Amino acid sequence: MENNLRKFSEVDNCPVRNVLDRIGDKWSMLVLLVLGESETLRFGELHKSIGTISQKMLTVTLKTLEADGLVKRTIYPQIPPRVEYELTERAESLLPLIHNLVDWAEKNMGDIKQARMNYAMG
Amino acid sequence: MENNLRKFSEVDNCPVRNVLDRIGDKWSMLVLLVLGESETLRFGELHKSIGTISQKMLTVTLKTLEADGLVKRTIYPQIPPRVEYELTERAESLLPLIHNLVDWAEKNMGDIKQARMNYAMG
DNA sequence: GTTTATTACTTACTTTTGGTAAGTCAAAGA
DNA sequence: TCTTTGACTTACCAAAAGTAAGTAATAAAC
Repeated sequence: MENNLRKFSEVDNCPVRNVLDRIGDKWSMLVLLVLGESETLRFGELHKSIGTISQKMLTVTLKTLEADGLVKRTIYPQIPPRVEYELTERAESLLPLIHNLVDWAEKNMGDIKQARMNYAMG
Repeated sequence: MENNLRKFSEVDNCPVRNVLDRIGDKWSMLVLLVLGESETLRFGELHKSIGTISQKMLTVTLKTLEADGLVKRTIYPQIPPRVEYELTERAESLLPLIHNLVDWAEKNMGDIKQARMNYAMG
């Protein structure tokens, strides 16, 4: 089987780095957030819902999340195919922490933008 | 002034994407975590402490964090130079959330590794 | 008095990661 | 027979990150 997943092997022994590589990549948290808002979503629905992700990256992000046991993939043998994605319990336990980050962000984004503007002015 | 910072302009209007781009990049959370463990750290100390980050990426990560008002940079006019970094209050308010992620990771890393092995076996 | 060490970076170059657009597969409907 | 549909691959290109060497300014060592 070819390996379409992200590489993490270098950091096997560092728990912090391990986690941050997993959920701190470009798309994983966003996919988890969106999946957390519905019972199940099909590939195309996820794609539309996120909007800015490419099909390719959605594929590899979902595969990685599935491999980590954070997403469950159910395939219905139809043509055209129907594949549904949903969060696992493990992911449900992670979701509140991500929501906390989002809340923090919403609270602080204004100030951060201001800080960034000031910084840019020199 | 040349722009050595990360680009975020495309996602100005999406708070979620906005945050995740900011702290969900490859190094920011790790730098915040390490800085959170000391009052202040010099560039070289940070570099040694993180170990796997390149000087270049440490530079741009620190600059971005500084621009966002998450890190304070103090330069002492000596030769060789002495530059100290420390968290701002805003970053201190974010730190617990990152620690929560780390705790979750430490709790779940074993299961995740197992899941990943099973997945790889097919 | 020329070399070396020190620290916080830059710069040029290479590798890795992510994005874009087109293609594939298999059946059903026009 | 040709098109449509959905979930992907694939080939190709752009952007981000890693590597290694260089820079600057001074003091200490030889």
